[in-house]
Amino acid sequence: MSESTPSQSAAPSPSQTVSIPLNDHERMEKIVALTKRRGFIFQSSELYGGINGAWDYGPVGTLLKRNVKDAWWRAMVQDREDIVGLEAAILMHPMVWKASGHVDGFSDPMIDCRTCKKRFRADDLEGAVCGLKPSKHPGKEGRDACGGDLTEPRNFNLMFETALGPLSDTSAKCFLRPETAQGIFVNFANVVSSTRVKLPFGIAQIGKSFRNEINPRNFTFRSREFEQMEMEFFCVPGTDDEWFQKWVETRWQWYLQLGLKKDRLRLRPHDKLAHYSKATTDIEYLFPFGWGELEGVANRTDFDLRQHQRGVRSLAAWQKLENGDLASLPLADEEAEYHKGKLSYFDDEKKQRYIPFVIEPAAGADRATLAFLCDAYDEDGAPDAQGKVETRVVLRFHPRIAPVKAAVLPLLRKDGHPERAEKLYKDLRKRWMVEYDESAAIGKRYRRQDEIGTPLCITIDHQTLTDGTVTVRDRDSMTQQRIAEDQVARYMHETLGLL
RNA sequence: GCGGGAGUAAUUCAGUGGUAGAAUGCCAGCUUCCCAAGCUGGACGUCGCGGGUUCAAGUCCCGUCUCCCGCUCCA
Repeated sequence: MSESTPSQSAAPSPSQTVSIPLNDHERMEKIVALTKRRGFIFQSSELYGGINGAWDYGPVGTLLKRNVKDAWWRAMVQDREDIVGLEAAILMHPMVWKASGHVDGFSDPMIDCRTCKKRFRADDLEGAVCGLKPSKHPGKEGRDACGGDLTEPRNFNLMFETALGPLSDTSAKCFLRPETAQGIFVNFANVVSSTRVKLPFGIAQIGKSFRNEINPRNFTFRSREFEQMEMEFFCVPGTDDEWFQKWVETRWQWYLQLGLKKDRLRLRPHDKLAHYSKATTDIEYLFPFGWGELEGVANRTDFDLRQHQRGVRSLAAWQKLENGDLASLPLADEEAEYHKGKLSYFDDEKKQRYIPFVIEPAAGADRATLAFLCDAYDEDGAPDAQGKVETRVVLRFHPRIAPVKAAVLPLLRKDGHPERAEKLYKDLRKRWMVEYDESAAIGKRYRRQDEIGTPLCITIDHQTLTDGTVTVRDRDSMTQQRIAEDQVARYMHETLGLL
């Protein structure tokens, strides 16, 4: 890199910038407004008044989310030799969800009380306690009834149903996947037989999932359509505890390395475990609206692979199912020799066949993207041309996830600056997402780039035309330095760590 | 699903039942040798949507949708 003397411009020094504290609610509203104003996130179908629990990513948000997913893929697949990728279909055989437990687990009818505002399971109304009168049972009639006004039982089925094929028919009912994980489990045998993977190894997948959330809330945090980054790590039974700890640590580090503030991250081990899980630890981020789960790391044991062996044995019964009611279908018992079944693994070293255990780090792509946005949002004071301190909005993204890596700006819109700048821009954009902007004053263009978190601004001025140097302005400190134009790519590579 | 608040330009917000407004942003041009400068011009609204009351509704009433907050829910 060519060293250069810092420019003697009017650029403020870092010590002049002071962060301005915001209360959480105000902060979240500003983030939501910024993401719309600058093209990160729009509400789905906004033109038609919006649709609950779905969001669209605009031009800048698409770049951000893509960078988040790329960073995950790079860390989980490209940089490792023990994990391979997969892209399973969203539509799967209905029996997948019977075997996984989703059909049964998601069909609990619920009853709300309009009087005491509590919610009860319909099948446990007798044992339930009224929210206002703890000695009484919810309801208007019967023994010890509290007199409350109850709603009819409602099914809270979290899976979206759809029909396979254009003709409506109960046997063609299928679901939009509520998690990508099952696509991995049902392809376990395919991956083992088509690649040279050996235990322990993982299968990673990024893709959309759908859940009929009862109450979408908190911007994109809880949506009905969302994207997951999931990996199922298959290991030898008995080594699962160790791998579980390793994955909690590995995934924790991933968020830190991409710049999330450590004091806004925490691990939360679960006390109450799901039926499939031996241990679960969530990685949570302190959003302006409170702590929220970014990722859950679970020890799923051998539950899923064993369940799918039972599922496959239940196919004949499914075909005879007349009402299409999967919940009423009993899943076939396990074979006595289940460990030698279809989804078992033959260990060449041990000369043994067994069902692997599975550690699952399951992250939300939209949640991670939102966390990076919230974490990056900052306001500081920057002096304007007259020296008066104005509020500056800046997204301090890690360069790896910043939507735009650099902006190329001609200082003036004449004297050959634009032509020279455009040449550099066209060169850089072959390698990175780079923007060109010649409109308005230079200060305004810097602030525009600050608002979408562009780490560097490269400015072409008169000196460029005489000695071939440009100024590089740093987003966070707003300081500038001069480097040779032909060293810009190298500079970006070295200072941003971009490849 | 319950309760509360809100919905007017891209954003933040004014708007007394009587012609739809401001600031910022955006676009074009001029100017400008580095931090939202200045000047000139411009585009942008079925006032979330649908009913009702009224001579007349952004404003009052009802319904609905969406967002935010608190509950609830989150195998």
